[in-house]
This record gives sequence, C-alpha cells and structure tokens, in this order.
Amino acid sequence: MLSKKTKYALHALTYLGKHRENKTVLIQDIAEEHGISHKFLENILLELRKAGYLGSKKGKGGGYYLIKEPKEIPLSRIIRLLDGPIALLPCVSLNYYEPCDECKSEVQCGINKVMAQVRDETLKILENKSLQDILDGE
Amino acid sequence: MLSKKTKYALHALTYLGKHRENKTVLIQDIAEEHGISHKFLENILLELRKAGYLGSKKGKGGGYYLIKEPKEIPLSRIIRLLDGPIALLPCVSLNYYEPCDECKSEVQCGINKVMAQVRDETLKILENKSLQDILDGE
DNA sequence: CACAAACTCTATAAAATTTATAGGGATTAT
DNA sequence: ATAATCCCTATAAATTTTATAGAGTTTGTG
Repeated sequence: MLSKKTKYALHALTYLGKHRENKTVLIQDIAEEHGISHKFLENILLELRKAGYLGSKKGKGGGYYLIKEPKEIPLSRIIRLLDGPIALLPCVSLNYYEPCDECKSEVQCGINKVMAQVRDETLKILENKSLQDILDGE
Repeated sequence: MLSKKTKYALHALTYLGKHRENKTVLIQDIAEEHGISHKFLENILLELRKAGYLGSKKGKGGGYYLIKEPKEIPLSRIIRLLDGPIALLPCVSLNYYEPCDECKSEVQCGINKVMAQVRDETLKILENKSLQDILDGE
C-alpha cells in the first residue's frame, strides 16, 4: 500500500494539474480541499518541488504550481520519491538496492529471480500511468 | 516492499518445497538455514498452516510439511495473507476495502480509477507466479 | 509411564517507521 | 512596514513491524 504521504502527493498533484491556468495555488487550499494537515502537506510539496515537479513562489500572492507536463509525471517516479522502492524486495531494487541478510547467494535464489521479474512487470505498469491518466479520470 | 514476515514465509515455503520427500521439517532447520529467529518464524508457519498451505505434526519427530502443490500457491495469496492488500490504496482493495478519508467521491476520483487499473494489472502478475516458479529458479 | 522433543497459542515488549506538529526564517506584494 | 506565504529543521505522537516469552498440548521412545 502507498503511504499517506504518497497518496497526499497524488492528490496535491491532481489539484495542481486541475488548476494550471491559475498562476499559483496555496498549500492551504489543497489541504482544505482534502482535509489534510497543512503542515504535513507542506513537507510533501517541498519534496515535490525539490524533485523538480513543482515550482513555488514565496511571499504574498505566492504558492505552488506544476512545472512539468502531467504526462511527463509517471506514477513510478512519485512513488519512488515518497515511498521508496517499487521492487518487493531490497535485493531486486534498481534504485534502492540492498542485499537480503537471509540470502546466502542472490544468483541461486529463486525468490530473487522471481521478484526481479515481478519488478520488471510492475515497473511497466507504473511507468505507463501518469498524472495525465489521473486527470483524465476526474 | 514486502515485510520480513512475507519474505520469511517465502523462504520457508521454498525450503519446504525443496524437502517434500522428507516427512517433516523442523522450524529450527528453516530458521537456522536462513538465520531467522526461531520464534518469529514459528508464528509465520502457524499462519501458513491455518491458511491451509502447510500441515504439521506435533511431538517428537514432528514438524511441518507442504500440503499444496507448489504451482497451486500463487504469490498473490501469500502476500495477501501476511502483508495484507495488494492494491496500492484501500479504496481499490478487493479483499481489504476501506474508503479513503480525503476522497469526497470515489466515482469521480481519478486516483481511484487509475489505481483500480494498477491493481488489476498487478494482480495478473502475482497470480501468475507461484511457489513453483521460485523452486524452478533455485 | 516418564520424559523429551516438537508444535500451539496468546500476550507483550522492543524497534522502526510513518504521521503529525511546532516554530522560527526568508521572501515578496502592497 | 506589514502581512502573507513558502522554507527548513527538529521533535513528538501514533502506528506498525519485528521479536521475545512462556505456559500449553501432543507424540514417539525407552
């Protein structure tokens, strides 16, 4: 399951995607719309900005706005950014690899092999769905 | 990512799958083979037995054994049993459904729709991989 | 029959992670 | 100058995961 952080990020991105004509959107507005804690959401938007998805403007009249095309924001990226690995095991993660303690040898581990396949197929799904697909469904 | 519980369950099932000729296998043996805590593994094997994957024999000479064909044990089932939902959001979970607090209406939520698709496609993957596939890779 | 080996079951503790809050700083429009 | 707004880091609270403990129960064996 996705963490609330990621779920909130998706809601925020969706909201921003729906308000691209406005110059900026307040954290407050997104938080209120979805009943999310302002401060918690603030941290999430900050991460999205640092990762290059959002732009922001400080001071009075400031706020956030989307700086990427919705179709250029695949679910895989958002999930990785906020939740970490997409792979089901650390030993098959492309971006967050770590060996598994209880495995003597990865090369002869059937679990490792199957999970690498699962990762590849899962990635295909998540790379092919973007914020645009979410917006299309609203 | 899978919890350690699920990961250990997969290791245990694999071990049991590789020792089907023996009548029973000791918890201890599996725990030692993978450096897992005996007591933690015990709880896991108990769950697997209650769910109908394993049989057990008490007393001296007892232990656990696989009572299903490895190809009849899809990853989806093991993951659901020990980790819970496969869906990325509670609002699209088939087996553990719960509404999302921050969603006003599921029918007009683009996230919900996309995640339902992701769930369907992910399920296809996990239902098609079984313990047999793991055993084949060992 | 006594005993030891093994699983059964439930409760609880420890650790880790996620979720949420807090508050002072920096910037900007008016 | 002031108020609105994002920036940043730290910490607290809640939840979940991981691990441990210990008293049952069953069974093979001498």
